Amino acid sequence: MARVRLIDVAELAGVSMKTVSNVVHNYPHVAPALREKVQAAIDQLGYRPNLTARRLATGKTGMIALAIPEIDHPYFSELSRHIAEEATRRGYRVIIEQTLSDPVVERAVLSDREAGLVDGVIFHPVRMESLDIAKLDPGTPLVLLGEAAMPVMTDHVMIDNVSAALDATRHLVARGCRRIAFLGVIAADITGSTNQRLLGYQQGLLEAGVPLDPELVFTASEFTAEAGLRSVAEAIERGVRFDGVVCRDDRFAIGALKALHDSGRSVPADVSVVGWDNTFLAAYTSPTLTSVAPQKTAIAAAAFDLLEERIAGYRGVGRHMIVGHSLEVRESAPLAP
Amino acid sequence: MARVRLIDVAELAGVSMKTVSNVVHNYPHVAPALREKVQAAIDQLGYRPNLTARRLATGKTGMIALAIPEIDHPYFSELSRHIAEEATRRGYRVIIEQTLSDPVVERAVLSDREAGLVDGVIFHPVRMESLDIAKLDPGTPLVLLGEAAMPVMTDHVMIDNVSAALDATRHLVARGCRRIAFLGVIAADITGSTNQRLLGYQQGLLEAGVPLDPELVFTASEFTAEAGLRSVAEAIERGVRFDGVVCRDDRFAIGALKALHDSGRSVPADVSVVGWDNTFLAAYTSPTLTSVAPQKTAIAAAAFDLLEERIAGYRGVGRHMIVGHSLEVRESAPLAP
DNA sequence: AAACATCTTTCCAGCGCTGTACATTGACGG
DNA sequence: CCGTCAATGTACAGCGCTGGAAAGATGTTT
Repeated sequence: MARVRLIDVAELAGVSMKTVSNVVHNYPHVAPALREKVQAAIDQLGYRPNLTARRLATGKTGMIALAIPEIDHPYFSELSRHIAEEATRRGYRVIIEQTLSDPVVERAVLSDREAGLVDGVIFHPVRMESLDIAKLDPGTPLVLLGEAAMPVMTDHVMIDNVSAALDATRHLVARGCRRIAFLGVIAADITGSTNQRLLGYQQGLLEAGVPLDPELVFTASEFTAEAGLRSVAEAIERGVRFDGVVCRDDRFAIGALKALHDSGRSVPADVSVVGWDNTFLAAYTSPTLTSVAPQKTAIAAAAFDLLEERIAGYRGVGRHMIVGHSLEVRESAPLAP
Repeated sequence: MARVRLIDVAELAGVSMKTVSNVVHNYPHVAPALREKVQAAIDQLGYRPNLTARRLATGKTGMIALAIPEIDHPYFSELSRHIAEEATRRGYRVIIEQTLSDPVVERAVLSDREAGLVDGVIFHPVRMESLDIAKLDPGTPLVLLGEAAMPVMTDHVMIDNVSAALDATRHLVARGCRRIAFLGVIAADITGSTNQRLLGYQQGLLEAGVPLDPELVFTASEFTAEAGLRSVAEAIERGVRFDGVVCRDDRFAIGALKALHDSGRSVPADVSVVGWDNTFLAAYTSPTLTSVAPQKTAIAAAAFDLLEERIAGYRGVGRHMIVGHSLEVRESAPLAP
């Protein structure tokens, strides 16, 4: 069980360590005969390079950290998958840090007491603000996701939330909806994302000549389907009339569907519903859910593009990449007839 | 931006590297005055220990790998969360490996060409069999999850699938169901888990004196809600009568709910449905889903218990831990009146 | 055949940190 | 006042690997 080292292989093959290293790395200028002999020694001993030592010597870890609020939130688990696959494609391993949206943990992600663990960090902040991030930025290559924070010097990937919310609203308007609600403002804590989506929603209404009605902005107590359900149920109870809902995310939309169903309203006949994130949930609700679909694959690819440039040494000002989105139309708000 | 090293701190503080190291590690026997001086130097320079170097020196990585089929499958994303939290609690970081149920990738997880990356591996195999695993076991501490494989020498954590399936079936029997179907056999590929669940289902029927009817074992083409939907829809079309379904997992159950809804059947009035895994989906279907609930927290804790013993040097025969489960009763199969 | 170019292989100094062995100091009992 | 012991601090040899310089081997050109 004693670990086999490079030098053991070298001795068995009767060559220098470096030659063995060259074989392991497929360095081109190794004579075929030698290469074979060395390979035989490697196989015979079952040699595996020690990654830690390699890292210390090269200064590269081949790992990146992905810091997200919750690994089991459908949007983030799907995003993680894309990031993981892109990482594999590019030869990185991923270590996952769950922040639980806790500002303390988020801060720890950046100001971590250790270094040399990863080559870079992809971070989807929720609570930290631009200033915080700018202050703590430890110099490790960093790419931010989402809309919560976008410090000037840091790279950043997001979709155009305003225009996506506008698309969603237009879609409902085109279906003939005139009393369109927005579900997802969290009392006393409007995040950047929500704000932008709300903006797009309002633009959509203006554009359609529909007056804004504050009563139609439904606030929820927290980011859960349950809270979305309660919010919509209460609105119904208050007697608020509406024929469409743009939801801040799919979870809220699921809550909304349930509340509407419970109150005997039919979706989409009485009320059309649009979700956000196009998580796989959307395909399995009844009715299935029309949802704003960020291009997750593109987000992953863009994040890595930026990150790898940083890793390669880019030190300039932050680049802000806008990734595409679409509206995935399903039963809860089908195309206008 | 040049990295600050231990020796830089040592020079500034006018002490040896080792003393600085002792301060960093809170080694007790350091005179308070010195400790303060060193700490000041650390703060002044913004020193962060280089983890890679530390690892090379100590031989411990403080990381474990979690190898699962799909990170965005609800069961696995929830499990990952528990593993991640348990890891944090115990001072480990987690690197996630997605096998995509690909036998080649699964094999790579074990026979990985590199070493020294992690202290241990928690692995939920799908395709690899016990023999495979036994052969490839590289000596890295390893704990297996699930029922697919359980080589004699390897530690293993699972729930009692037979008894859980029995519980689910009994629950349906108690509701008065007599034509109970089982959904989730994958054609030409009965996995260990499915097999055990099927067994428990059959035991439940026997116990209730209900004859087994092969027609009631619904096979699906793959592990997706869509496939579950098709399987149930076809059964309905064929004229198969049934008043209960035990599903191999929540995804199939979601498909089943949809198929039943589409065919105009009411759940649970006409057909009762039980899912498996108790993923958060179960709480948001309509009707909500009764589901077998493995104790995921306990699984994570048990896996780490075993793994840490292995890491600490245990070399004995494999321990096989059975973790508890329960039946989370919701609307799709409420308690018998 | 000398001079040079090109390909192979070896040598060895680190990468940054920790464990071990050893040196120093001061306190204290006899 | 010295020897002893415990508490502190230091020196330095690795951990296993890679990069770059330099040496050696082979082939080419004139």
